[in-house]
Amino acid sequence: MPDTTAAFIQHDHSACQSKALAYVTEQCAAKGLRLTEARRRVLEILLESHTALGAYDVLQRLNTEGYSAQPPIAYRALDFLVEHGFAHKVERISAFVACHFPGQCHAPAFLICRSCRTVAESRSARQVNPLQADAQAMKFSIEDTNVEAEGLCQSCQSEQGA
Amino acid sequence: MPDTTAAFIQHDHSACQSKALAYVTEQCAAKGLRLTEARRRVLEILLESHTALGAYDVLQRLNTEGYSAQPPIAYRALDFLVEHGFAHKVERISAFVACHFPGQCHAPAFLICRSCRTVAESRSARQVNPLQADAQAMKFSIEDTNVEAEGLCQSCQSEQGA
DNA sequence: AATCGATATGTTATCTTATAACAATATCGA
DNA sequence: TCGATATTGTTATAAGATAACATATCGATT
Repeated sequence: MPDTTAAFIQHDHSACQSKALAYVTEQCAAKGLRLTEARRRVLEILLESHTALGAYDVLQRLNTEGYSAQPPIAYRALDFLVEHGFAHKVERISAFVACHFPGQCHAPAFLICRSCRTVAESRSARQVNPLQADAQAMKFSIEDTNVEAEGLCQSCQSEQGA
Repeated sequence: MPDTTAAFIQHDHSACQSKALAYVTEQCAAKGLRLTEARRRVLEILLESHTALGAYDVLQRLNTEGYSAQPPIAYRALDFLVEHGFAHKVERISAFVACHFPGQCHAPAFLICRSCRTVAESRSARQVNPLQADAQAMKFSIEDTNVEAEGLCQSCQSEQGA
């Protein structure tokens, strides 16, 4: 599965984390964006796994770490990360994942397991926007795209699915 | 724009409506599905335009027609329509539109105007699922797909957009 | 170093979207 | 007509998201 993140297979996840965190840190420095405490913590929380987290999941994590926070704290940090392509919102499940192809993401595409909520980002699917042709024909200007497929990952199929 | 619904151009909308309603009626009869009063009314409301409606918009319409209803009434009818492919949920805006290619829809694709909320369903984009290859490679079984692009339609661009 | 504008955070309250739970009713085949 | 199944009615509440405004921080400029 060369064109997809390792979400559904065993891999060295600490490499995923450190690579993404380093990239974001570097990008923020380069572009004059402020990777504040709250934003960095939220990114780190998202990077802990390939599971999509709801805004309130993130919030709860912040709170259990002694960072007493209300919903806007989480949403603002998530909005920042999404706005700059460091994270994505998975619309179908109203949840967020860290971006695993930072810097290359224009139209992310996801495989979402409805059982374990693991989300794999597809590199190949992201290359082509299937709506582009129609959009041009009707002079519709696309600003943002989401391509999402929900189903069962191999491991959850084995367990008969949920 | 041959491969897209007429959502963003002038057209005989009453033909859209009657065609879709006739098709759904026929399909329900053929498959033994019950197109009850509530379900038919909700479909008719969605068919009135190519604008996506939230569940609570639909609910309000039902109520102004003297059909006193609570949220589950609207959600159940919408769920029925979506489940059988007679309507779609537009995830990005948590709203619903009637299907304009009934019977051919496996992976609908939408162009969503963020200003007027008009939604055009693309036929061509629907043919190919860009995630299929990756899904097969990692033995992920896709059950449902959504492809959505948000932006500005031509007419809202002219008005400088919102 | 003090000031100022811009950006980010803290906090309260509220809004929107969606569903759980259970009782009551309608439908359809045996 | 009975009984199983599907649908509706109703109340309550869960889950997701944002408006509004006060406070604090950052970073450039004097």
